[in-house]
Formats: sequence, structure tokens, C-alpha cells
Amino acid sequence: MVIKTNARERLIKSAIELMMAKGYHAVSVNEICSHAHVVKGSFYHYFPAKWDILREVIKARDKFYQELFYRALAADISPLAKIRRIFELACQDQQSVMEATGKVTGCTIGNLTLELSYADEPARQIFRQLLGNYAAIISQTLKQSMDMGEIPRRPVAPIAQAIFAYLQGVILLAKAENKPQLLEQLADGAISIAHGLKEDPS
Amino acid sequence: MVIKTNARERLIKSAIELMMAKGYHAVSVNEICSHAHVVKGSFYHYFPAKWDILREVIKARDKFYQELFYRALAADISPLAKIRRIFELACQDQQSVMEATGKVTGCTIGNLTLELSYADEPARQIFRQLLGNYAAIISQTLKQSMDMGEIPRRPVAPIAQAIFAYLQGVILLAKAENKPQLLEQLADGAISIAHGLKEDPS
DNA sequence: TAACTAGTTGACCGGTTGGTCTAAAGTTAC
DNA sequence: GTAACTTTAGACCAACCGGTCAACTAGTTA
Repeated sequence: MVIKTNARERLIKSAIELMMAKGYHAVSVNEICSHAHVVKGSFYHYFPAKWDILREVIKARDKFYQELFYRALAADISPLAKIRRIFELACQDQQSVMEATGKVTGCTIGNLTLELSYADEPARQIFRQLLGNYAAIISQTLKQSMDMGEIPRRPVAPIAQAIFAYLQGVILLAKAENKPQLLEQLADGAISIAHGLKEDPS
Repeated sequence: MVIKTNARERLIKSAIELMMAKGYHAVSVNEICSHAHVVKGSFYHYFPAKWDILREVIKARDKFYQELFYRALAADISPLAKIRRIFELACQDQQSVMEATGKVTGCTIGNLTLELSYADEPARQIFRQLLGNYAAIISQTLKQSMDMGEIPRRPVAPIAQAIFAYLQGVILLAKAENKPQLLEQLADGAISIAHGLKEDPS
């Protein structure tokens, strides 16, 4: 009964931790290895190149955020309250990271998107897809909200994009200010976007 | 009448171009130098360290964005229309960058904020301040809007933060999708935030 | 013309980067 | 026991990193 997890898993875990905090370029293969107590030869036994472990990091973080979204959406509350719940859960997430490291890391997917989208076209395509998925999840919830008459009926896709963009922006601000609470304090903005403009009196 | 601009200016211009596109870590001093047709010795004659030219890049980009904001706000239109105008000008900006390079670079300040805020505390402070300034500019406009009865009166600071966060988020999306037009298409969201929730019927 | 200064040049530094390779050590199956 | 295969190990590589430095050029002032 050996507890020792295998080297591959340890490497991935190590890369996730480091890249969440510092991004891709700022983390070296050596750093990932020594943090995982694995020597470099083993790293290149499991991963053809540094890029390949980035894929694992993206996959893991995407899974985490998807679960966060579904946790928010599973709650037995109104659709709009579910959207607010996303911000609350994101807030808790950032808060727990901050307790552990003293710093707000922000959204790993968002961070890597900005870092890699310009130079690395394949990476950009991946991020484009992932971000689109999140927006799609929000779209569904907006549709529910319209069905219930909570918000006026209109095309759902751009509103979902707007809400997701807003989420990313607030996370950016929370990182710059090192203040996770911003996510809760500014959650209202997402609801405003969902409601849309006050219809002019007719 | 020699046209040759001095090396210092060329270095800064080169650093701006490169770091706008690729960020800080991904651009090397050598790259900045060769792109500016200046040898490394000269670089370190003008700048004690790489970090010091980053300061110039930040300064220049901040100036650019401040001018963009004031250009939007100087227009002879309603305060809310001014806020929408920020998105339109940002759209034009990204569009022109895209025509030149084929890629949306996003907001240099936002990019560098995410890249450097975690590891480099002094940098984070600088970005915190700059981002706060932009929000303050929006605050003023919101106050005008309230004075005119365009939107309901309530504390202005969080709304300004929300609108600015939204701007950053939309730019992130525009970069991921390589679609500057998103900035115009989603500009409505900012107006929704400014209006706030539809007051519940009392 | 001599002295001084601002700017230029490129060789050079120690350290690190992503990545390779060969040899040994475990592990498994027959 | 041994053959076959997976995993570990770390020395090694060229390339590049940010940064230094002494020698040099050119323009200005005394």
C-alpha cells in the first residue's frame, strides 16, 4: 500500500499550481519538476514538450470552472439568482486561493487567453472554444429566465457573451485590487445586463 | 537636418510595439534592440534594466487610453452616449491594430495587469492605480448622467467599476475571438449596467 | 588643440531555458 | 531466472536570457 502517486500526476498537479499563479512563460520545466520532486528526464518521458503539460493544465482548470458553473446552476433558485450565484462561487474560489497564497490569481483560463492568444494561434482556438462553452451555459439559463418571464425575451447569445465578459472583467479587477469580494459586490452588474435597458415607455 | 530619431525614442517605440503584442516576459531585450536597430550596450546606456523600459511602455499606453477616454467624453452627446462612445473608440482602435498586424492585441494595460500582478507587487500597485483612474473618469460621466435624470441616482463608484470591468472583459473576448466588432456589438451591456436593475414596482 | 562628455559598439559573463540521451533500476510476464 | 518493457536518473546540449564592461567615436566646450 504505497501512497506515492505516480510522477505524471504529480507533475500535472505541480504545473497547475504554478501556472495558475504565474502563467505559462514564467514557469519553467525545471520549476515544475522540482516542485513535483520529479527529475527532468521523467518529465520528458511523460510529456513530449512543455506545451503538452499546458494542455493538461487547461483541461483541469476548465473542468473546475465547468463544475463551478453547474454547481451554481443546480441550485433550486430562480435563473437570474443562478447567474448571481456564479459570481458568488467565483468569489469563494478566489477567496480560498487568497487564503492559501495571499494573492488573487484570477481565472486561469482568462489569464492564459490573454498571455497566449496573440502569438500562439492553436492556443487561441482552444481558448475561443472554452470561453464559448461558458457563454453557452449562461445562454441556457437566460432562456429559462425568459421562459419564466423574469426578463424580456430577446436573442440570448449576445447577452450571455456580455455576462461572461463582465465576469472576466470583474475577475481582472479583483486580481488587480487583490480583493476577491469585488466579485460579490459587483455581481449586480450581471443582473442588470440580463435585464437589459429599461424599455422606453410606449 | 537629420531625420534620425535618437536611440532612446526608437527603443521605447520598439518596446511598445512588441509588448503590446506579446507581453513583458515574452519579449527579450535583444528583441527590443534588434527591432529598434540599436545594440544592447546602448539599451543599457538609457535604461538601467528591462523593467525600466516597461515603465515607459505603461506610461505611453496609459496616455493613449486616457486620451481615448477624453476623446469619447468630449463629444457633444448625452453622458450615456459618451460611455457607449468609449466602446466605439476602443473598437476602432482594435480594428486598426488588427489591420496592421492581423491580430487583436487587446488592452495593453489589462494584459500586463494579468501578466504581472501576481508575482510583482510594485507592478500590481501601478496597475491598480491606473485602472482606478479610468474608473474615476467614468464616475464623473455617470454623475453627469444622474444630474440630467438619465439614470437613477445612486452611489456612482461601484457602477463605474462595473462598467470598466465590463469594458475589460469585452476586450478579452474580442482578443480571444479576434473580432474587434464585439466591442460595438456588446456596448449595450455598459448602458444596461449604468441603468441598473429595473426598479421593482412599488 | 586638448580635454571632457554623451553616445555607440560588440565581446563577454554567469545563469537558465526547453529539450536530449544513455545507462541503470524497477516491474511484469513467462 | 531471464527477457521485455516501463520508469527514473542526471549529465549534457546549444541557444538564449538579462546584464556588464572597456574600448571607441563624435560633438562640444575651454
